[in-house]
Amino acid sequence: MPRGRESWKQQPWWYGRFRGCGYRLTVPREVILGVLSKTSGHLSAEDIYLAVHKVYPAIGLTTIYRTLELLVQMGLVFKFNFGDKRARYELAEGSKGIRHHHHLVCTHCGKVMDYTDFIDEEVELLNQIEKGLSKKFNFKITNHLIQFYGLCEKCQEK
Amino acid sequence: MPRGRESWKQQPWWYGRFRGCGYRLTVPREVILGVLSKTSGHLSAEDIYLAVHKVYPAIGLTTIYRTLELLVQMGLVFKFNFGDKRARYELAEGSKGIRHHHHLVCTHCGKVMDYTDFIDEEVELLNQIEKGLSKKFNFKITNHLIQFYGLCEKCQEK
DNA sequence: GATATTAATGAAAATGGTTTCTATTAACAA
DNA sequence: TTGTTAATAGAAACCATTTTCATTAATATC
Repeated sequence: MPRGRESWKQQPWWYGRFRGCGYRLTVPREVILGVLSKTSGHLSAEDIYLAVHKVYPAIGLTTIYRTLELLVQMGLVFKFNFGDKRARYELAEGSKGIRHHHHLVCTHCGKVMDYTDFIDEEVELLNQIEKGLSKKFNFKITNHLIQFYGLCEKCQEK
Repeated sequence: MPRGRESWKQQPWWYGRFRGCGYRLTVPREVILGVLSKTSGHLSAEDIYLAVHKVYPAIGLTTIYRTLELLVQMGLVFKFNFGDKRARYELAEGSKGIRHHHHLVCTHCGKVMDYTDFIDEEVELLNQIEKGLSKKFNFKITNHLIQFYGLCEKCQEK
C-alpha cells in the first residue's frame, strides 16, 4: 500500500462513521470515496471503477459494487436510477460543498442536471407533505426522490 | 383467435391511440392492457406475464416486454423502479378511475403504497416549479417522479 | 370475401449490469 | 509482532431484459 500509516492522522470526515459501525478503513474504500468527492455526481459503478483503476489497478469492479452498497447503506452515498439500466451514485450531502438536490433528466440523450435552488415554500411544503404522509399511513419517511423528465435544450432543437 | 371480429365494435378507449400511431390492434396488446386495467398497480413484467398466461398461454414473455415498452412510449403506461431490480408498470391516468399519484416505498419489505391526496397547494407549487425549471434550464418538462422512502407500519415494529 | 404486405409474435439465444463464490490478503486488536 | 477475521480480487453465476430470426396474423387492397 503506497500510503504511510501516518496519513490517517488527518482523519477524513467519514472516519468516525466507519469506526462507529465497526467497519475497517481500507484503501479501496478511501479511494472510492475520494473519487466520489472529487468528481461531479451521477457516476456509474463502471465510471468509478475506471477512475479508481487509473490510480489503483489492483482494485476490482466487485469491490466497487460492494463498497458502494456499503456506502449507500451507511447513508454516505445515494443511488439513483435515471432510466438507462446502470445505477448512478453520488455522495450524500454532509461532506462540505454538496447540497441536497433534485434531478432533471433528459429522456432523449440521458443528460442529468442538478436542481438546487429550492424556494422556501417548496421545502416547507415537502416537510408538510412528509408529516402528513407519516401520520396518515403510519410510515416513517427517511428520504425522498424527486426527478423531472423531459427534453434538454439541445434535444429540443431536433 | 377466440374472439369474434365484432367485439371490436365497442372499441376500447385506447383504440384511437393505436390507430393514430399506425399500430395494429392485436390480441396480446388487448390482453395486456386488460390485465393492467383490472389489476391494482405496481406489476412487474413477470406478474403481467403470469396473469396473461393463465388466459392466453401462447403469449410469450418477449411480447410482454415489447408491448410494455410500446405502451410506455405511447404514454399509456408508466414504468417505475422501486429499488428491487425489476421494473414495475402501471396504467397512466386517463382510463377512468386511475388518478395521478406518487408512491411511498418501504425500504425494508418493498411494499409500495399510492399517495393520491394532493392538496391544491401541492399541485400549484409543482406547476410553478416546473415552469421555473423550464425557463431556467430551457428544459421541456414532460413528466415527474416523486417517491418517498422509509419504513412501513409493520417494518417499524421490528 | 380472398389475398398480399408487412408489422407483430414466440422461442431460443445473447446481453450486460450486478452478485456470489472461494481462496487470498490486509486491518487492527491484543 | 502476531492472530483473528473482515475485506478483497477474479472468475463464474445470476437474472431481468433485449436481440435474432423464422413464423403468424392484422389490415389494406383487390
